[in-house]
Amino acid sequence: MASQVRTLTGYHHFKTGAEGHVSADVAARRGIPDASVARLPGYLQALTSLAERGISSVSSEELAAAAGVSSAKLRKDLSHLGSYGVRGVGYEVDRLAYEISTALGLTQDWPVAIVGMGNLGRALAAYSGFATRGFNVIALLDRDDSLVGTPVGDLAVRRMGDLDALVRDDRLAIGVIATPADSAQDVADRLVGAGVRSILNFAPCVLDVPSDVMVRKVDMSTELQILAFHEQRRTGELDLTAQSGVEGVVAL
Amino acid sequence: MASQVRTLTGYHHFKTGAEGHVSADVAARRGIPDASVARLPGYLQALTSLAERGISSVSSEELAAAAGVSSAKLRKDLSHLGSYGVRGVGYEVDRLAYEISTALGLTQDWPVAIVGMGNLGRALAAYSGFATRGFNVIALLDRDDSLVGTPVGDLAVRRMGDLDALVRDDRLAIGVIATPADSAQDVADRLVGAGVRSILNFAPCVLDVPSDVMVRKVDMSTELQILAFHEQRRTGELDLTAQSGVEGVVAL
DNA sequence: GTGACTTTGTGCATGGCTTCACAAGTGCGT
DNA sequence: ACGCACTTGTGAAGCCATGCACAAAGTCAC
Repeated sequence: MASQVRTLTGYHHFKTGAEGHVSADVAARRGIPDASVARLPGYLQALTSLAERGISSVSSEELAAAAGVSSAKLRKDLSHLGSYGVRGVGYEVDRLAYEISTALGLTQDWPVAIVGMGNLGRALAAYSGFATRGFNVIALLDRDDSLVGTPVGDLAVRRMGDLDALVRDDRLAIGVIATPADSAQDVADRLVGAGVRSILNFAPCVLDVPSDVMVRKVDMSTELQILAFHEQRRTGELDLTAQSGVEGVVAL
Repeated sequence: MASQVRTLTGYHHFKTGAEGHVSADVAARRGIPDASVARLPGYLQALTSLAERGISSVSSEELAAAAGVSSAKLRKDLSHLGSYGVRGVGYEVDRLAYEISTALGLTQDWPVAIVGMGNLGRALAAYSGFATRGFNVIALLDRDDSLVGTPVGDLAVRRMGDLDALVRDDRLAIGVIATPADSAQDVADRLVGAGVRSILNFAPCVLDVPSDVMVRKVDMSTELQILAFHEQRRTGELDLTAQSGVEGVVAL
């Protein structure tokens, strides 16, 4: 397993770094393309689903089908993590799931805080899929002090001022913004000020943050609009072909 | 502009179709890259925000900043819609918003049904951002017949069997799946069977649908995992440099 | 042990998206 | 009327990602 690059030159601390206990993946992990990283969670989901069904081994073809990608893409993505498959056989489900989890940093539980206890915030707080693996909602916050103390699930709403303590004492690293758009920037500023550098933004607006802070946006309106585009293009084309059918005859 | 393939062979109803009165945009619209389409909603949001602040004209630089993209990208994206800017001046906010709305097919209101009235489904049903523009939630459905009739917002929960009628009578075109993962595929099958060809999937699973059905997936776990990757890479790098420094000394 | 078969990992070609850089076009001051 | 300052729209170049095709590497049957 760990018998790969056991060079005893003593000068390998550059690229490979400390491979003794950090394993060589860290070096490899540096260069995973964003597009691949974005697909890894999907593979992990598929693998978990397979494991639940008692399947212990998959080929790239099968796993790719389960994750909704091409097998070539899957193999190339996995090759960035290392060489965890067996030629002629496939991948061991548990092993691969573990490796992807490690690559994604899910071996530890990340503390998450949700800000904004409106409809969406409460739904997110109650969402079990959140706590699946790797994440732990440790705090629910709201700007409105009249909500403070209200129990939501098994947590009580806390005030925004608690952010600093959460980052300091509980190693809070990820903030979820579930507020209306007009207070999202303010919340983001407070998160960043407290030291949070990863933000998941559900508010339909662009956040202005320092370059070392990562923001990912989830917006149902955007998604619906993209669907609308294709839906409209489809019906537009139907009209078009109907018309051009006639025109085609005329043209002849 | 539209003088490209004016072959008079009479067989041009394939690609160019009828360009006479459907306006050249339709022809142009066919070729908007997916990446551009995915950004158009963001531009529209930024424009709406600007309009609310009473701003009537923007440069590509300003709008790009508001939407969080580069100005070159913005201009190239907009160029796919047509030429709606004025050189030396910029874009008229209202006009550009209208053109993007048209391109996205938001001049009409798309009927939407939400399936699954758990925490998430109820939150989505209540989410005002849904109804902003272009979309109209016309039905809430749940597989569980004991929920049928329950009022959620200003709609009552209906049964899955109503799907056919919704597609037939109300031109339902877009379905939102807010069920747990294990019933999502079943719901998708029923949506497709009823004639829905655009699906927004909030369940953490891959849906198997015919190729002419478009599915977009929204998954908070996935997004969190991507954030975790970068968060871990960040701290991992810090550890690594610290360690390799020490090991360097030891190795020597 | 050998050969047939299966599947991974990857170099290479291809296509699409992004960035650059600039000509073309517009308004404004003089 | 003319030049200057500014901004759009777009060819061209570069870059990243995807798909292809196959050598490498393993299993299995005998």
